[in-house]
Amino acid sequence: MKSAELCPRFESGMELLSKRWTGLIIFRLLEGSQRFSELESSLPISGRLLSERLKELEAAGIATRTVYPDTPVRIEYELTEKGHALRPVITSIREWAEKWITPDEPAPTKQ
Amino acid sequence: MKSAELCPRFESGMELLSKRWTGLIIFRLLEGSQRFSELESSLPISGRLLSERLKELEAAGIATRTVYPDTPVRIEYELTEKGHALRPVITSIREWAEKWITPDEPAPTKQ
DNA sequence: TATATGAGGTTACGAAAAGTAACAAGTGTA
DNA sequence: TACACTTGTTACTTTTCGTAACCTCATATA
Repeated sequence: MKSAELCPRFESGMELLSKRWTGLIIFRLLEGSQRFSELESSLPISGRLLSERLKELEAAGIATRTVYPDTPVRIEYELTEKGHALRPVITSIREWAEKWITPDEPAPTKQ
Repeated sequence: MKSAELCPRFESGMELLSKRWTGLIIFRLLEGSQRFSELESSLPISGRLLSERLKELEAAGIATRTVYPDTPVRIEYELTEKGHALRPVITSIREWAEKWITPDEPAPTKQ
């Protein structure tokens, strides 16, 4: 397994987006800020992984975490400018999927 | 973990693209048909996974596998129309990465 | 005949990541 | 005190990944 160079930035970006769930979380956050529980209930992802992914997105500068000391505490996740810049990516995936994925297509990668 | 509906086609497409290496393989194939060994040596992926991913791409109708009975045998992988339709996706990821990933950024998801 | 070489994989197995469920911290309410 | 609500975390099982060794088929060489 060699590490030949394509564009290292592209590779880095692709690695980010190609982690499971990351794309769907960003899709949700593009609709506006979301609470932890909103994301958890609107995506087929467990709390453990959601927590992990949100930390990664924060670390990558794509999302922010804001604590509102209501009762009970309310925490909102929101995209940064870098995160919002991913809208064209998500849009192009959605357009491709709408054209090329048939509605009854079986899950693509299970065998 | 509930499976709430966003667009099931988007979800399906995202699942495909968010498998590790799939994006980079498609990136390579967008440059033209490639042999197994070319892909293997130009990407940091092992033969085992490359074989697995190529089968998945074939099953999803994104790539084709053609055998040329030279000696030794030569096998070329090539994108289908559905595969070529992913060019805007790859392009938008590359554009985002070029603008927002700093060259010295550490690998995004390792902790 | 025996063996070597090259392409394109497959198998076996340990390591890492994902999935599941139960539990914990902080705060306020009955 | 007991309970509830949100946002996580811990412990444990299952699936996927990474590495290296091996296999198949066809020709080439000793």
